[in-house]
Parts: sequence; C-alpha cells; structure tokens
Amino acid sequence: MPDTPRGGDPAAPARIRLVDVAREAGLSKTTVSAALNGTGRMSDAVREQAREAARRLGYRPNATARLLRAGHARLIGYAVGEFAREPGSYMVSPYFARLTSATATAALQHGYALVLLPARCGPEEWADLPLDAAIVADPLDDDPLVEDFIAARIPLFTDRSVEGRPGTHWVDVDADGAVREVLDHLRAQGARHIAVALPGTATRFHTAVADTYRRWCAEHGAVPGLVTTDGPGDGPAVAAVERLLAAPGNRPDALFVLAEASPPLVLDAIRRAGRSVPDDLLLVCASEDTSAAHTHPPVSTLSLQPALVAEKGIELLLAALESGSREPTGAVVPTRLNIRDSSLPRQGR
Amino acid sequence: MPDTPRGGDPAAPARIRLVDVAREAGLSKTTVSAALNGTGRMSDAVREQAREAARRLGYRPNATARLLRAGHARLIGYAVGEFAREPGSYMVSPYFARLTSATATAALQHGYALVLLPARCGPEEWADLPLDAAIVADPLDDDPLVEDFIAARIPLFTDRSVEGRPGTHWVDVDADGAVREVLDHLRAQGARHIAVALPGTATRFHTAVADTYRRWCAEHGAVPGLVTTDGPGDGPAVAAVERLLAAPGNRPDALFVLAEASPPLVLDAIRRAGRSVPDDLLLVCASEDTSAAHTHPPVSTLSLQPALVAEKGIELLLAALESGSREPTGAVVPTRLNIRDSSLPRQGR
DNA sequence: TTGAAAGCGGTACCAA
DNA sequence: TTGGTACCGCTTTCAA
Repeated sequence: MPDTPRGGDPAAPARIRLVDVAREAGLSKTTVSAALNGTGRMSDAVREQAREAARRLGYRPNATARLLRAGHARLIGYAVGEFAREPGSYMVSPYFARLTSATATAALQHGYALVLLPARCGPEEWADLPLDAAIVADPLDDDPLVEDFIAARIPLFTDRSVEGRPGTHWVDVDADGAVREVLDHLRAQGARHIAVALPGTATRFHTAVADTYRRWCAEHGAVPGLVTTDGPGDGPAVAAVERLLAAPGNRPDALFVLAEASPPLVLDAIRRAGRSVPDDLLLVCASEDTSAAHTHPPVSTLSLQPALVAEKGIELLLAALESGSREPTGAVVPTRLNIRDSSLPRQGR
Repeated sequence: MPDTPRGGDPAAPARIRLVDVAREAGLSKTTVSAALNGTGRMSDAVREQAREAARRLGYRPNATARLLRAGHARLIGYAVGEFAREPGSYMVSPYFARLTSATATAALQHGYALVLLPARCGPEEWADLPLDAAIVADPLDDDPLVEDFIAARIPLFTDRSVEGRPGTHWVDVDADGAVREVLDHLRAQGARHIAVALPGTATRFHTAVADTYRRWCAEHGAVPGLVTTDGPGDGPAVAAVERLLAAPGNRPDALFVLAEASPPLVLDAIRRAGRSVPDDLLLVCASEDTSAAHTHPPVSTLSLQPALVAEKGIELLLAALESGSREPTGAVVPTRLNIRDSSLPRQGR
C-alpha cells in the first residue's frame, strides 16, 4: 500500500520509492534500479516490466539518496563580495549580471549547477548545502567568505588574492594591459590630457588600474587627472564626470570612465558641461552596457569580458574537482576594447 | 587511521567522517552527533571532548547525508522562460536581474537557496538535483518546463497560466491597473494622443497591456497608436520609438514605452525626431532601469515591482511547502508609477 | 549519561 | 539473468 502516508501531513500521499516499484513489479530493488538506469544485463521483458511499474506508480528517484551514493552533488555555491551595497543588488550591474549568467551557463554545460548564496554569509548558511565547490566573485580584501571556504577545504574559484593557496583557483582581468591599450589608443587619436573616473570603492581591479594609469602618465610626461565617485550608482558617477570637467587648469581632452555608469548618461553629462564628443573630448567607458552602441555618437567601451572570466574559472575549478587535485591554478584573461565613434576624432574617420 | 584514502585518487586524504571523530574522542557516533548538534543531554566534559576532537580533525558533516535524513534539501530550482534569447542572457535585463536577485534574497531569508537552471532544460537536467520546489519566471505559452515540473509533482511558482492546477502557485502583475494608471495620468496632464511601444515577443503581461490599451482608447474616444519592436534589445526598441514619431497623421502627444530600452536612449531618439520632452511630448517608460532618474528631464517610469512579485511568490510557495498542501494559490501584485518631469508639462509644475 | 542499531533511499558487489 | 546485502554518512529511537 504505497499510497499510505508516512509521517507528517496524513493527507499527503507518501512518495513512491524504489521498493514500492519493486513490489509492484514483483522484482527486487536491484533489478528495478538497474532496469531504470539502463545498467546491468537482463531480459527486455523484465526491463520493460520494471519500467512499466515505475511509470504506473509515477516513480521518481530520490535525488538526495543518489547523491549520497555518488559522493558528490555537482553543486557549486556562488556569492559576490559586494562592496557596501544591499544584498542581491549586484545583479543590477551589467558586469555582474553577465558574469553571473556566464558562470551559470559554463557550469551547467559541464553538468554542474550554481547555488545562489547571499553576500557576506557565514558558514552556517551553506553548511547544510552539499557544495562540491564555491565561487566568490570580486571578493573584498581578506573576505571572510573566502577564508571560510578555504578553511572548510571547499575548492574555491575567486580572484588572484588567493594565489598559491591549496584548493584555490583564480582568474584576473589584465588590468595593466587594458589600461595601456585604452590610453595608447586615446593618445594615438591625439589626446594629451586623459582624465580618469574610478569607482570610490577600490576593488583589486580598480587599484591596479589607478597604478598603471599613474605609471603610464609618468612614462608619457602627462599629469594624471583622477577622480573617484562618492558611491555606487549612476548619480555619483555622473557627478564625478562633472567634477572632472569643471576642474580648473589642465582641461582634459579625453575621458576614461571606469565608474559603472550608463554610457548615455555620461554622454549627457559631458554635453551639459559644454563639451562635445568626439570633437573636443574623446570618451571611453569601461562598461558591459549594450546601450553604449546606440548613443550618438556610439561610445567606445572597454569590456572586461565577464564571459571569459567565467569560462576560464569554471574550467580551472572543474579540472581540479575531477582530478581531485588541490594544486592551486590561475590565469589572466584579456579585456576587449570596442572602438566606436566617441574616441575617434572626425578627421580620423 | 582516518587519513587513509578511500577510493579515487590515492593522494587525496579521505574526508573526516563522524565515526572518525567518535574514534578519536573515544565516544560513540551517537554521542558525538548529539554533542556537535547541541542536542541530547550529556556532561559538559563529554560535549567539549567531542567538539575538541571534531575541531582537531577538521570535521565537517556531510550535507548530503543530513539531507537524506531530513527528507528535504531546501533547494529551489529557478529558470526563466526566456523568449528566443540565448541562454542566460535574461540577467542583462534590469527586470529579470531584479526579479532574480529578489527571488534569491526572499528564498534565502526563509532558509532556502536557489539553484540556477538553464532555460528550456528538460527533466534530465534537474532530475539529479534534490529540488523541493521550482520557479519558472515568465514562462512561455504551454512551457514544457512548467509541464515537466507539474508532471514531476514538484511544487511550482510561476505566472497565472497555471491557475488552479494542484501544486502550483502564481503571481501576476496587475497589467490592467497599471495601464489605466499610466494612461489616466498622461490624460490628466493633457495628453490626447497616447502612443504605445510594445516588445515584439508578446508575453502574458504585454498581451494584457495591449488589450487594456485598446479598451481604454475605446472608452475615451481615442484612436490607438501601437507599435511593436522587431526583437529584444535597445536597437529595435529605439527604432520602434522612431517609427511611432515618424508616422504621418495622428501626431502623438504622449508616449508609453513598454519595450525594454534604456530610458536615456529613448529620450535621445525623441530629441532626434525633433520633439521635446515634456514640452510637446510626454513620456513614460516601463522600466526598472535606474538611469531613468538621472536624465534631463528625469523619465517617469512604471515599475513592475519585481521584488514584490518575488516576495509574494516565495511566500505562497513556502507556505505550501511547509504545510505540505498541494492546494493551488495565487495573487495579483500592483505596479508602481514613478512620476518624474518627463510626464509633467512645465505649466503643471 | 551513553551507545547499539535501525533506518533515510538508492547503488553496486557478488553469489546463486 | 536476477536478487540478497552491505554501504554511502548521519540522525534518532530505544535500551542499557
């Protein structure tokens, strides 16, 4: 009588188990299991008999039980370091939206699924989840999340800050190369005073950007013009751009905006400051926002290629998982500069 | 000798199990389990002895085994119907980004975690995942995903298309109320020819919007001016707006843009068409994009309040899960009209 | 207060 | 070809 409730709500029918199917089919657990999994050798008649019973009863194997046997869950925890924003908000950033979906897609292609974890969660939040590995996107400095996963010996993929620690894998964007490519491009277009707007919350990437920018300026005898935003979001980013253009003295002839802002909004701010792109001000934004291609003029963007980061990271992580190795690995991935009219003076076209 | 490898890679140390801790502590599995879980009654000395052994060995309980005992995994599958886009791309839409993060946050607050599923995946993709429930955001018509979950008797939260089916729960946005609020608002500001831009891929919500729009026009003796986009993304949306403004005859004096486009881009397109907001054209966009508040003038938006949809849905789903009831439930949630300068004629301010 | 043993629901090894 | 049985690692009941 497989429909008899077992525990809990007496109105809910108990879920059909393998034994129930076996009893119904007049076979053993073993045989039914093999029949349904297509393993073992048995007569077609028996196999069909087992399948028919399973179908009749609406049998669905218990995933947890299988996982216990299998010894893994093919589940990867995913969290974002999320500097000073409210939980969950990171999805709203085009960069993190792409990074997250690319990570999920890459993992899924290899048969792993992503479990969304809250930002700054402690071990108690994921201790009950059968995680084979974890990912911390853009961790904070000495992120407790990172330390917890390492302490729990859960294979981890995050940024270069964990380099060399057993069981960890990192992917970093080539900040140095990216900055040089953008600055060289702007200089080649005739720019001599390139100003930079950075997010106020300095991540690893943005710190590296500032360093390279200063170094590049020194190398080219340029004086750095650098401004940081007061916080995340479009408002502070636009304000930073306005400050950059209002500053007396060293009038910039090119802008490299790394603060995450909607490109059309940046363009608007520049126009309101009485400047014109690209005629007397060149513009490059670090952004994954698709609207950049649809402004007038279209805005050149530096893409951090989140999809590449995700794919490389998943590759490193799963290679380690499947080999069982705790040998740390890592890789640097390139950025991509999409040159559009905003950084091409008209005579250059 | 708990460090002895068991199976697989002979170099990898076997994970510490409860028995290992018990042996180390000179206690039984039972006692150690109770000690670590804070259950049972025992002397503080013994409890500390067990904890110390666990700490020394770096013991971490096997989550899968606990789940098997517990009978649930507190895991919820999450998929998006995703009309004709490439997998994973939905995150890029501000609406889905917010819906996804709000859903994850709401679930997490109740002790459940979200598992990201690929779009249009079959049962084989999630059969091995211990899902207690599933969510299909914005399902297609007769979405196979929805049917699969229902067939598997997995409690499901999706839109109203499943209304009344056992084990399902729906939340829909009040499309009728939303449209009337926007149209009434625009009419109150003096608009008499309100044109509408809809996405080409008609979802349940957008079909309802078109219906209400036509009905409202009939009620107010207005002639409907409706255009749909050629596809997703900013380009087609901007093109649709341009078509609307270029159309001969019935020159619109207000625009209600439901196609998902960056608000500043819509504003740009209107300017390029020689119209001026709000002086001779009022504008409302259905959008979750924060850039709307930072344009000049700021753009009025209709928010579909994804956070509300997520919270209500999780509430209904978890209520059913915890009571074990398969009684279908559902709810309609309101939208929110953020009135900004783009829909307020200057004399009205 | 502590511990042995019986499950949770499958899978896999062997013996029949 | 089929089935008995041990086992995955933990929790819980119940007896000592």
